[in-house]
Amino acid sequence: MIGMTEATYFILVALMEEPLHGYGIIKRARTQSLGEVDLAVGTLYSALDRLSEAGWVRLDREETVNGRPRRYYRITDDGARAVRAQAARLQRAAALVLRPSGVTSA
Amino acid sequence: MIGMTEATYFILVALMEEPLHGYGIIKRARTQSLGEVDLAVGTLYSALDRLSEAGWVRLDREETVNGRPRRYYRITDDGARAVRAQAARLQRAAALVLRPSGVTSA
DNA sequence: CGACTATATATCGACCGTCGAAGTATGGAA
DNA sequence: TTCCATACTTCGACGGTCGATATATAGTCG
Repeated sequence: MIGMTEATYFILVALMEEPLHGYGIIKRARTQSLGEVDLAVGTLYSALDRLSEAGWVRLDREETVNGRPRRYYRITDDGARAVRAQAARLQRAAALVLRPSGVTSA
Repeated sequence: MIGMTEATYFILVALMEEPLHGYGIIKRARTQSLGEVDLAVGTLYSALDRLSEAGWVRLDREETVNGRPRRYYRITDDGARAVRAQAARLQRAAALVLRPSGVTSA
């Protein structure tokens, strides 16, 4: 299986418009998926670590609000490329069912 | 995260045209995904067990070839419904990147 | 005023699904 | 005769998701 997980995909998609902090990513993913994707915090932060290591996301800036850190993440060019490639794969996968073309029963 | 895994999706898609046996599913998934999806045998058979239990797939018939069983699986109505719903989800997910509509930067 | 919810991050163990390998078996090609 | 394709079973390792727990503040509702 090539392709990234659904969680990874929605995290990257959430970051495409602008840099967001962790909780903001969770909310944006929820909205963009029409409520279908509800990222667990554990999933988010471990995914963010993996994505940072992979160079698909990087720390944009760090603010301090109420004495607590708020880390904003930004998608990188590599990340943007990866998410576009994944979107194309998803489209092709969906098309197999929604626009069947190679019908065998000639 | 709602949605099924990619492996599950491609197994169900492979079965949409006609019943297939395990190895046939692997080959069909490979072809339909243009070589991108290469199901591991371990993945396939455990997924088939799960899908049978869920009622999305059922044993169609069992042949004996060269003294070895060859089990053909058939997708059920529930399975077909599930795969159509998943295809719609994949399409929507892909559209977020390929046809962005809710652009914030007015 | 007290309970609850939303905002916000960190961490950890449990669990689920995927992967790859080993085992078993046959037929055909090199 | 060695190797590859076909074909199913099982099992351990690994990767990623989930939910809980901890911590902290501000706002809402009764």
